[in-house]
Amino acid sequence: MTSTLDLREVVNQPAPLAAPMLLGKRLVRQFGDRIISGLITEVEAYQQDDPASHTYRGKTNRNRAMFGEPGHAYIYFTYGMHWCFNIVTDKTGLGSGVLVRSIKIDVGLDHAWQNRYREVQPEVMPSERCRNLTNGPGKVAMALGIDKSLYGINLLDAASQLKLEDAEPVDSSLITQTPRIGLSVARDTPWRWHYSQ
DNA sequence: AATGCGATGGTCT
DNA sequence: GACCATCGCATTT
Repeated sequence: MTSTLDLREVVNQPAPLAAPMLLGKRLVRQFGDRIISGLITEVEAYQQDDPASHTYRGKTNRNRAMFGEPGHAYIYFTYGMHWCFNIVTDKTGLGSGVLVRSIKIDVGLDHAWQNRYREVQPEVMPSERCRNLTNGPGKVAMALGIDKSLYGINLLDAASQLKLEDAEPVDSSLITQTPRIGLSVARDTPWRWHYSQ
């Protein structure tokens, strides 16, 4: 299943359709002349009629970006210390989005390492630290320096400091679909997709 | 490798 | 005042 849709068409889909199509896409973070990028390897879908979604009880100041234009960023703060990054999807006003849970860094590993571990990347990288670099939503945000300052940013604008880009087609045989992580409701809805490249 | 738990603060009831 | 779309570390297998 090689997606022939471009990114603009992908994010116009309802979250459960858009989510698996976002696997393998490139997330690019620009800091002046420095770049960190990674390929999306794990996502979850949320939409308004879904009890697990932040938009389930309607629009608030916190979730307003999720009711905004598709292709923009919904970023929230949780557990008193972590930022999580979502790609707003579906038609404007519907409260739908895709949580990016993990990425594989392909550019700027040294910079991502510094952001994540507050230390210079060692010559010999401990394998556990490599595995734990960006394999969770809070870790992705930390490695890419994503916080409130990027709330609502247009991810489809080439000039943005955080943006999405097309990348190589994915091998659909490596995608697995499961229930979402860490929920107290809608625990059986299988709206998590993992790409084990 | 798996499990348990504390940290920590914004958001909503 | 309760609840988190989490993480890292300690403890146990």
